[in-house]
Amino acid sequence: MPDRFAQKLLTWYDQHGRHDLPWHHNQNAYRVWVSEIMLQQTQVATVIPYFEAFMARFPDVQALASAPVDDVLSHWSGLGYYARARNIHKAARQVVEEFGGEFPEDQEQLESLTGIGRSTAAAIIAQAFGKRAAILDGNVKRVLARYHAIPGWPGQTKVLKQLWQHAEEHTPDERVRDYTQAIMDLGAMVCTRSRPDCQACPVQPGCTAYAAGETGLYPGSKPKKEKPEKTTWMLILEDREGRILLERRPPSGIWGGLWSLPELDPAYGTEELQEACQQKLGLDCAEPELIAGFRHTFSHYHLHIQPARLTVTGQSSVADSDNQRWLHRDQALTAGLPAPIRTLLTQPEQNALL
DNA sequence: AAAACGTGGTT
DNA sequence: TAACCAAGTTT
Repeated sequence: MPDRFAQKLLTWYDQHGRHDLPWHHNQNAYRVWVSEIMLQQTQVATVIPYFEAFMARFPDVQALASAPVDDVLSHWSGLGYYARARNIHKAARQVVEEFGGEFPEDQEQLESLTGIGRSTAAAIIAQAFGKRAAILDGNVKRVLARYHAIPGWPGQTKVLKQLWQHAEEHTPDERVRDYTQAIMDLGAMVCTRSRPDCQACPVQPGCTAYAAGETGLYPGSKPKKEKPEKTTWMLILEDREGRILLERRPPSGIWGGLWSLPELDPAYGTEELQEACQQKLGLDCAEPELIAGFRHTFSHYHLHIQPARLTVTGQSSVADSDNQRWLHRDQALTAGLPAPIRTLLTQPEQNALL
């Protein structure tokens, strides 16, 4: 029995879907891949300018593979989830070395590439190769959770398994490319998180949640947890030439691999800052000047950032290396900084804690 | 299995 | 103001 779900969706898509997003033009596996990675947990409007700039700088997988990772990171600066940038660079090299520069069309081989999971692999297969594969992103989860009234939070394995099951069932053999885009568009434009426009929905007649008047119950919400509060010193170390010291952050953890300001343990008191700079960095500094601290909220904790400005008085004993660089402000801003650090350096007053 | 991983928009 | 969360994957 043919699945009417897909047919109705496709008819709706022809009239109302989004047909000209940047990655729909000159569509190939590389462009689909880059867009899919950028779009992970990131809204379309946010991605568009990043996608355009990224494509201009890295037009194909060879260009990306042969670029320095710092170039990739700087193009990712402000997008968040920087593991994606490290992974996309690594995966580009995998494609060149293990697959001769051509993306494999096989789901399992695609998933062997760093940063490509089940849904992203399926998106590439469907969008770039036009072959049947089921995706399950946030939009599809919402549509299917409502259509089939699946209780529970999709983060639970049991719920996720059911959703994948339905995603597979609904995916048609024909027009997979359009279907994949259609179901995401439906979730983004009609079956929205709040106030879904059920009157405009092509699959409303079969929707279990709508029939019960309970679209608001699906998908189940994530259990909430307390966000821990953390604190750190952020040092704006300025030498006699007006340059600022940047440090590369560790490859894992928050802002992994990005350039940022040197941090110091919050256990140090204000009066111990000078000494700590001498001990940990070998830098002689004048009295620290505290500037407006602020709280930055991540998805899983709050971070109190307390910036301190210190002028380096002696000869700088820190030479440029792979992990430390002295840069003038303008250069520093092009280095690929985390968004809050960029704000701190450009408009420190904006963060002021009241 | 659950936590980690960012930022900006929406409510 | 702050919770909630978006074209998820990795550990």
